[in-house]
Amino acid sequence: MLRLEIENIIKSHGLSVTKSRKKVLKYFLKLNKPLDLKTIRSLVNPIDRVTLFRILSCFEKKGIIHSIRLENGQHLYAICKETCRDGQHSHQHIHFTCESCDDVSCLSIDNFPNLSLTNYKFNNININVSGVCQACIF
Amino acid sequence: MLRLEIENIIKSHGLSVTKSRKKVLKYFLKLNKPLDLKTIRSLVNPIDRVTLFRILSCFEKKGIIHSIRLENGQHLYAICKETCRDGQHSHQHIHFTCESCDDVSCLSIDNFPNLSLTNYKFNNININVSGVCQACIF
DNA sequence: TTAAGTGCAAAATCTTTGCAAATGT
DNA sequence: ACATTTGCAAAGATTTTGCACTTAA
Repeated sequence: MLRLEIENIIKSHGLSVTKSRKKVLKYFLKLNKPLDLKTIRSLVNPIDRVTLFRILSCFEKKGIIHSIRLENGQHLYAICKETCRDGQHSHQHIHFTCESCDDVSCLSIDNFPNLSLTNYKFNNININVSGVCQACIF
Repeated sequence: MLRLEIENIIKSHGLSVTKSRKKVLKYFLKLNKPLDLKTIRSLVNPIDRVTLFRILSCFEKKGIIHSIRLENGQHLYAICKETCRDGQHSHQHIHFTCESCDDVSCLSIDNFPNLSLTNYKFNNININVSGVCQACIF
């Protein structure tokens, strides 16, 4: 029941359920991988560019999706798996870019590091890794 | 001998030494912290905006500086401490944003993680942390 | 001298704002 | 019915491109 799940996610984050929002969220759930604006646009066509910006920034603020900013300037969005509180994201996964196929994915790793430094308080840790993915390694 | 160090860095990365490049690099060495475009522009005034873009992207490609892209969209540049090969950056430090004073810095940490995942090859690990810095923690 | 770097104008993108019309509750 | 969301037009901001002029080696 994808439809119900979609509506539930939107509602449970305190947002009203609209056609556009459902459409956008549907693709995040369906594809379950980080998407850039161009890709999202082509999928949800013909939602207005500005509306899409607003939906994404609203989803992000509410903790439904999170932004991924890669060192090369790419800006992607991915669905939050953990329960991200309103405006406060916390992910125990890394963002991985394959240097061979350029695919970007959110990966769970067992040994997610617990960093620390004297006299500093670390709240949020965001890790971007590049390398070679499963599919390309052979 | 800052002047000599500057020229040496530029030369040793295979670039010709120009007034503008020296000026830009000078501030990176002097301030020794991540700088955004606006700050750099105001420091190196009156270097043309486009020229500055080209200098920065050239420095980055050659491994003199690296880009820091924060989750909030901020784009900063910082000098590379380690020897970054041409086009291939590798840093054993984290990028830290203080949630209280908004300062961004490159921090060395002892326990820099050695991540791995079966069937993946991890080449480059980039870590952005937000929290409270030394100065604001008290 | 000549290959590389700079400045300017202008294009291409990306992101935000204001407001009237449409939609959700 | 009322508050929220959407689409459109237009402004701002950021980044890139082309080309003539200048500078470093």
